[in-house]
Amino acid sequence: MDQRQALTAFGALSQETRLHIIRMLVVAGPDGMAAGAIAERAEVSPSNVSFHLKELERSGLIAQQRESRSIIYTANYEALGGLVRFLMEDCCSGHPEICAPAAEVAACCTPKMEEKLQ
Amino acid sequence: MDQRQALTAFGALSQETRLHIIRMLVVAGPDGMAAGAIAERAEVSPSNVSFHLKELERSGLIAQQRESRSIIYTANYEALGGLVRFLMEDCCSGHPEICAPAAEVAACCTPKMEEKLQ
DNA sequence: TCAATGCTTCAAGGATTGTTGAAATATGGA
DNA sequence: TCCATATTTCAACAATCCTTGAAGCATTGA
Repeated sequence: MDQRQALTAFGALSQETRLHIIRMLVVAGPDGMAAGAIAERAEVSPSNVSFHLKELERSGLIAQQRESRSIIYTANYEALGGLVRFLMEDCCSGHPEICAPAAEVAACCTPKMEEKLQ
Repeated sequence: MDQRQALTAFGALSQETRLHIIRMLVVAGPDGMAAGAIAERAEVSPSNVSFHLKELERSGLIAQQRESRSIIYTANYEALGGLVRFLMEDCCSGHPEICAPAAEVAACCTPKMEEKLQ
């Protein structure tokens, strides 16, 4: 993840509807969600959700694939991980004060680390 | 860090000049930098840097304090750490695929963790 | 082939954000 | 007090972003 990607990714996440969509897609996992289902759950119009989905796709944070009549969107975990990494490493220069809280979260959700930290 | 703060923080980081400023202030550390020095290093006009500094302050990512004729800006490490945490925990639901790369970075910059991971 | 479904694209307008240079404010020193 | 320095504020304008509804495209089933 280079700076240009990070800038557009931050821009993508700076909008309420889009942040909501990302959260839903992360939770939905690899199966993703159809555009219509996203619109319904986010309570926005089809054309509006389409606008935001395009923006999120342009930023690389999500991907789409057609499945019959539906278009399924999925979160790009790699890109999200890359953004976290950019924020910690490139933007924040790996400062311990900034990264320490991240370490706690990481420990809680990556099984191997949790073991080592016991 | 709640969602509202995170949204404005992402917005603050989605602009090239502001991202540049944050990086400089993180590196500068607790001493911070005067507005004029920031403008010079970022190669933007005083009034433009002032506009962006105000935006960054509004987002809580930096703080200001007057020092004689200068106004010194410093990075708010706590807010930056909070943002990393928000991105991993709230936005990404602590998904291991997303948080794993963050764990590596965290391990490199927090001495205690590095020990445990050897 | 026709109609229905699911979604996107487009154009228009409003809202927000970014840039610029001039004017205003605050501080410190002669 | 007067001037220089450091920075902000303001107004105007340009650029970008968001929302809306109508029209268009792709896919499926009758």
